[in-house]
Amino acid sequence: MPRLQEKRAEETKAAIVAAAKQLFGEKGYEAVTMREIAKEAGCSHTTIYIYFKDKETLLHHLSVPPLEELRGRMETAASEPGASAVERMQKLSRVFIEFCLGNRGLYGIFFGVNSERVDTASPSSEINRLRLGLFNLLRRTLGEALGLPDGERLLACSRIYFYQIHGIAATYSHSKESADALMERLTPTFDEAVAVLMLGFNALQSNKEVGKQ
Amino acid sequence: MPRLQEKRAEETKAAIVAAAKQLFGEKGYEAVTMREIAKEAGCSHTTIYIYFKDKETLLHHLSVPPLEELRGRMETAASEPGASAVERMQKLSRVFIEFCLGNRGLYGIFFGVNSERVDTASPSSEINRLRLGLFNLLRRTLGEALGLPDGERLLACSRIYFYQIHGIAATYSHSKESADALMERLTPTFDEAVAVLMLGFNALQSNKEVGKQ
Amino acid sequence: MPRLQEKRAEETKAAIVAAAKQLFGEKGYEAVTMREIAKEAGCSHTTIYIYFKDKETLLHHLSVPPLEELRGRMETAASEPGASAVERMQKLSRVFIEFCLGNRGLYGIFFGVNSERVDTASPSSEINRLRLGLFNLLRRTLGEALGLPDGERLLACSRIYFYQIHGIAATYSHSKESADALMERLTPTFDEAVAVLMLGFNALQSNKEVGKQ
Amino acid sequence: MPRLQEKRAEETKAAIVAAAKQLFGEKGYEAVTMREIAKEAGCSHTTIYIYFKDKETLLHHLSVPPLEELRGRMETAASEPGASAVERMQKLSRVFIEFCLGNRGLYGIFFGVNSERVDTASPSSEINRLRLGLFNLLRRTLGEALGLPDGERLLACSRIYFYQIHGIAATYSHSKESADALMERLTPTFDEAVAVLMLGFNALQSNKEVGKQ
DNA sequence: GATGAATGAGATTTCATTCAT
DNA sequence: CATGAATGAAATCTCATTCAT
Repeated sequence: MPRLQEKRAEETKAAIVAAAKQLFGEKGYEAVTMREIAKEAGCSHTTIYIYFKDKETLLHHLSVPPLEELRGRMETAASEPGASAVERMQKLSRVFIEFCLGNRGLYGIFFGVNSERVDTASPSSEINRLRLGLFNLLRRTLGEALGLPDGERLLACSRIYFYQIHGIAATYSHSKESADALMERLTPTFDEAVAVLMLGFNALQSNKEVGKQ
Repeated sequence: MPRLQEKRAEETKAAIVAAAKQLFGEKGYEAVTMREIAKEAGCSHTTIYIYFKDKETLLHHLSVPPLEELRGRMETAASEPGASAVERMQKLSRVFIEFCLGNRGLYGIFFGVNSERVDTASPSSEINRLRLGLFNLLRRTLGEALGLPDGERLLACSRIYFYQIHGIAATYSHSKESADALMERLTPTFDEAVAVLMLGFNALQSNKEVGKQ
Repeated sequence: MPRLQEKRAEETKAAIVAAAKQLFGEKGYEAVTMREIAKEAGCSHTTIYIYFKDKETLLHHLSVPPLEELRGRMETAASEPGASAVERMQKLSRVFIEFCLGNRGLYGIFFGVNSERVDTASPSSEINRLRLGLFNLLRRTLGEALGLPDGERLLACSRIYFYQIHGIAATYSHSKESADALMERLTPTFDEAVAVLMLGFNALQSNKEVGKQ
Repeated sequence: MPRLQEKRAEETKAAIVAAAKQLFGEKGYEAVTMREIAKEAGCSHTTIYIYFKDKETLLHHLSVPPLEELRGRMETAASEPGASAVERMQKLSRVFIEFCLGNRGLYGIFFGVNSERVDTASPSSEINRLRLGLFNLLRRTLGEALGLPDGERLLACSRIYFYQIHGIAATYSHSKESADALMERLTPTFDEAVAVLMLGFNALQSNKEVGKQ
């Protein structure tokens, strides 16, 4: 019955991942040492190397599941039935923001705000693939919401939209308030931000069409 | 003649600050070593400790002048005569963004995107005062541009506006492209972002007024 | 049926020895890890410790059979019928050199070129006995070839002869070329080296005899 | 007066080099740690990194002066006036052997008996240049001694000659006896080895010439 | 005022080896 | 018999910082 050992191993690995996630999130990738992670995970620092080739690999293994979960939740939000375009975008944004605030420091790593070393070492790894996937989902959804076809126009709008939610996340990513507290306090503002953008996009559209005539 | 020495000292200090500013900006706070700064400044690394207690203190002394310069430039942009509301906001934003992209690594430190260590050490120091000043300037200018009085309404709009420009800065703050290249390539998008927001703010306003009637 | 287990055990042990031999030979003692050996042997690294107290013990158990095989081959070469004295010595040398080049890293260990740690641990163990045996075989053969009785004279000649072949082995023991390639390329030189020595020994002999007269 | 500091620095550097030379010689490159060297040199291990980029650089800086000294001594021996060909070669060999025995472990590193890592990392560094220079000196001297022109013939003889002295060095390179003791005890044998080779080379030459006729 | 010398603390990573199953 | 899990010791190297001049 090797099951018992297997279970122990998975527990240890999970403990390491959990510890690393928490610490990276709290203090940032570079500021956390392998020994700290090990102590938090309740094992020797060498044990980490059984499960992860090195610190960076640990970070990557750590990043993928949350990002995939985020994508799942964003897809759900994007395809919510019986919701207006604005509502869908608001839901999508809330999901994204909540995720970022719930993962704080990690967020900075995921979205390249931090740590050039990480980006340098894995220019086109799975994380980048996931990032791109999120952006595309966002663009697609926005295109539907605005009735815009793929193209430069939509790309520009998507960027602007992304700046907005990225800015929100960045703004609070180092706040001491909990994700929940922040969401409770600021969700109206976030929703309004989305509403403003959508109104602005539409208005711009109308202006241009008027200009054409 | 202590004047001569004083002058030399002042020069050395300035050289250190300049070197540190450049290097922190280029590579980020953690990635720069005291020896690098000293080499760039043309002095011994021990000399730095004559003027600054430690690396962190150096960083803080370093942050204030650029932020004050930024405020100056933003004030100029905000009070540009013969410019429409949107144009003024666009100019303001360009100034802010260009500053952030021109100072990269530093930007992250100024605006708390990075390195909680720094924040921890100076919870509400002069930097925070400056940050707040910038935000107020922005709010005032936006209030004038939108014809809105101080209050919750304007605060919310200001936040949304800040998210946007902060998001822009954050998005490109780790790009390999130079500030100039980025500005050249993306200024239209940035301007459009501002335009969209202004249109959105106004549209929202109209909606609400309509609702009131 | 403990036989079956015994056999399996024997096989595992043999696999370990074979793997260690190959890897030590290829990369040198220090550069090989227990895990590498285990992987090559197709077992867990802990299994090695069932059969061998530690890495060093493994090395020692490993050294004996090849050395005995070498002695066998050298004895065969030494007693080859219908060969001239020089030819016998050349064959003997080729056998020795080929063995050394075919075992590279191991050779250094066998003949104390490397790693005093090993020597320290077993100052006059079985390996030394074997080494001495080889040298005696060599001396005996050389004595016959030169028509010299045991004694200082023969001892000196044997040493000189040993230096030569040891020098050959040492020279190429870290070359990147394969044993086969080296043998093919350099056998003429090696043979000539032996021929030169034999000529020299004989000439020296003649000189001395002339001197005596 | 920075002279005092400068002197201290050179003393420290010299102490490091001396300690490293001794320890590398005694235990081999890989087996010696930077901390050991530092302790022996009477400084902190970080101090070493002030003077040498890394362990390998330390080794190289360490290797060059002895090798150059060796070349000098060999050149002197090679051009000794009023000495027969054999005597010159014997002197040359004694110089080489004495150097090797006096530098033991280091010898293995210089002549590639040890540590593939070292060779790999600096395939054509200054050390290799020096090695080649020694071999050429040896070949030239041997050519003069044998009256042989440059060419395959001389190259083969040089190789054989090199094997011999390399073999001598290798044989005793891990002996516990001091260089002096070994030289005293074995110089006659070493000289005889050279004499035998020279006799052999000449005899071979005669044989071939006879064969040609 | 300024500097070169020197250091201690600490980071990542590797490896031989033991323990529980 | 055999193994996966886990560890302690140790190695190289970096860096901010202090001390003596």
